[in-house]
Amino acid sequence: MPARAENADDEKGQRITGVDGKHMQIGELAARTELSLRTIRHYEETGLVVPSARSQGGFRLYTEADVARLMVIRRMKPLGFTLDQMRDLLEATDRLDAGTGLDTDEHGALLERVRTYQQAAAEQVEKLRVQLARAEDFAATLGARLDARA
Amino acid sequence: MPARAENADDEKGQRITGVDGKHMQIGELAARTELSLRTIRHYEETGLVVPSARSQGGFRLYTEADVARLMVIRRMKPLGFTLDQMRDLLEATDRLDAGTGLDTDEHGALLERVRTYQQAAAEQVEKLRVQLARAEDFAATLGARLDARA
DNA sequence: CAACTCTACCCTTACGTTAGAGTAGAGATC
DNA sequence: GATCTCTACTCTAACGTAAGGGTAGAGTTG
Repeated sequence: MPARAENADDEKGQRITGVDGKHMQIGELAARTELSLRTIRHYEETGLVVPSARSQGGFRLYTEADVARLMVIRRMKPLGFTLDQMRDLLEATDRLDAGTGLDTDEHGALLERVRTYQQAAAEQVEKLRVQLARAEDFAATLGARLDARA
Repeated sequence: MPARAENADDEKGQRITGVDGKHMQIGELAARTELSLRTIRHYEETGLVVPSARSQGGFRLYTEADVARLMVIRRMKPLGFTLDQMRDLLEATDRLDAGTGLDTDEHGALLERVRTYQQAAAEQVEKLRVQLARAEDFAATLGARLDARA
């Protein structure tokens, strides 16, 4: 499960391109978020994180905001949402945060949408607790059986 | 995510076949383990849990031991092992438990194999802890942002 | 030129989801 | 009591999905 299989860098010469101080290429984004290039591109395919620009040559260019967004997604992942759901939720919170010019109806609908996800998240946290408990139990059992044989 | 989509029973007439008091069919096994029929059959495809018998008509017949084995697998699942790895591990522990007639070499090899899995399990437990923490964090953040808007 | 990135495409895991056909067992009929 | 039939249950086979992994061949950037 290598996080960066494509760019075969191993402590060797890295470019460390600041590019232009405002944008970074996919490699740097991957390094910062600890996600693979493939994952980042896949997120784009599903519309989850679209690069804020492209170079003339077609390279994806990202900003700090993109880094932040990916970090949010990373925290969401364990909750078991699908990428589509995450996109949906992020869109909702984005628009709530922007907050400019949305009538009361829409505002309410957005809030409701987020609330639903929040509840699902809470449930999923419970499931994770159960899983962790099971896993600990299993690991302990396995360890005990090994010790029993010295 | 219905656990039993195939047999369209909903509080209605269930067969409750004891069959012969020793074996049960796949439906009962699924109910007891809370796994889907598809999952159980899939486990068989990968050689993880093979029914101890078949009826003349070809129905899978399981024993209590099979129930136990599936429960073990259920506890293993959160550890993120592949089905192949689980088969491997189960095979190793089974042979250690049987314990009859295996030379010292093989015994040692088996122990080593199990130890490796045990270590992987411990690592995975740590990852689960991290994930749980992240998930909790995210859920809390989401909740806070909702509260902020009353 | 070296390091990096691009698109396109096939591979993988762990099942879900039909589809179509056969089976188990219990009651109804002869 | 043998056959019929009905329903609940099960079978195999095969395609579909999500979330990426990995590769190839070509182009880009510093």
